[in-house]
Amino acid sequence: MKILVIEDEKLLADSLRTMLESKGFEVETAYDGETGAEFAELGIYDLLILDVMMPKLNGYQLAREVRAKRCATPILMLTAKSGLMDRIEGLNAGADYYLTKPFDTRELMACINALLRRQGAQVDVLTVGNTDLNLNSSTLTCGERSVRLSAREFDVMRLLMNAGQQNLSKEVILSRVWGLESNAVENHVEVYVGFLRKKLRAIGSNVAVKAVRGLGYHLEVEAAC
Amino acid sequence: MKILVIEDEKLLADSLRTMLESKGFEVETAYDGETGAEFAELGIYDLLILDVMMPKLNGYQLAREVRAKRCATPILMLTAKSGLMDRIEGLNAGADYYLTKPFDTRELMACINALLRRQGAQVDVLTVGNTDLNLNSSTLTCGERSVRLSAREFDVMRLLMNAGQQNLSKEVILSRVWGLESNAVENHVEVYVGFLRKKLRAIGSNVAVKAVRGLGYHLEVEAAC
DNA sequence: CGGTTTTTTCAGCTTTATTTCAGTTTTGAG
DNA sequence: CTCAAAACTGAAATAAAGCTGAAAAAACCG
Repeated sequence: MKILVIEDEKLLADSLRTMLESKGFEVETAYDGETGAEFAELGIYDLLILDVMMPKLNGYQLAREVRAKRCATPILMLTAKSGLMDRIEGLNAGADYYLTKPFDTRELMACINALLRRQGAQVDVLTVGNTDLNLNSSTLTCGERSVRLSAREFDVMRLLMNAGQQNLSKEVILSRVWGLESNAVENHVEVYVGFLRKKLRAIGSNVAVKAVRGLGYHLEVEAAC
Repeated sequence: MKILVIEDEKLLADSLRTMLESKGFEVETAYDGETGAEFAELGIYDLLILDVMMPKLNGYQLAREVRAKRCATPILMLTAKSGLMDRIEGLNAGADYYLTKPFDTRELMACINALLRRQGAQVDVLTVGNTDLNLNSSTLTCGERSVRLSAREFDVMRLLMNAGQQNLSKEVILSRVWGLESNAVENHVEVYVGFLRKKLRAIGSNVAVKAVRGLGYHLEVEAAC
């Protein structure tokens, strides 16, 4: 689970980082709004934690910008402002939760869990069409027939199943499966999509990985004949 | 959008109902926890609004039970208890948001919108006349008929739809779609306007791309005959 | 170590999008 | 009304995106 913390008070940002890392999250930090927005818009994080008062771009603006870019990452706004109108402003700007500083660590963790839970964190079977992906055994099942997925195949498939109708660009898939640092190229995604299609076919699934030229991939359930 | 309100104070429940209905939601109410759980587990609601203090089954228990039944409907907890531990308990029980009574109507609406926004694979669309442009799938839709746009077609169409009645010169379109650096020429715009017109016609849209000699293009909705 | 599976690489192929171009039509100033 | 500029169009050429099979490289595992 990747979390991006956008907070200009370095002290708080770093203590947040430490705390979250101790809970097993992967954390990145940005110390001003503009940088934060840039990272956030990559769409590779599972959660954004966002201060409202920041230099360059404040939290409200940042949330709006991120949402305008069609990035749906959950946003937890974290701020000293506690007025009613601030909360409303925050939520309307696209935040998913509003927490007032100073906050209690346990409450923060509860919020984070609530937000991630909604992301579909601890489900163990994903279903699309007539096909199940078992998250524990990395197995794709359709009726009686099953097939195991390799680690990469599994990552790509899970991403696609979670995305619903939304298109995932090869870039996004690359960054989320292979990581930003990796030198993987877009053909990797194409090859793995090929692998998945073959396996889906093999078990007689009615789910197809659809390519949309220039936009990316999404799953489609084929109509019965 | 269907909302289930579970609240034992009839007065509050009914005023909530009225308020939500006035905003266009379909609302059902349950006046105790057990009944509420029964309804909630149907999984047919887009949102549960839940009081904590209730006879038979309190809000925390209810939330846990609903979640245990693998029902993922978003839960907004609404309650007079405002202590830190109450909030944590609520979130950990499976709530998605915690709002303290008395609450402001605008804040409640902001929360509801935030929760539904996340829930709804509600796609973003631009609408002009009888025609929608789906920003996720780059699809132009008019009634039943749909057609996919290529990347460039989409860029041009979005630009036009955002511009309203304002004319966009070919130069402006070129620079915003093809970029300043590119060596695209004005005929490109003409060709793409041609593509768009053909597709608009194909789906029976009442939107036309109007050329204004020397000034550029804008959209116009044709009057019904 | 040797065999097996997974991942990466690559080149050629297919499909679709974009660009180019030449010729036609429309428009409005003079 | 005339004519040149502006706008439109269909077809062909080119470029880009996506697919695939085979093979090399790497990781895994007894």
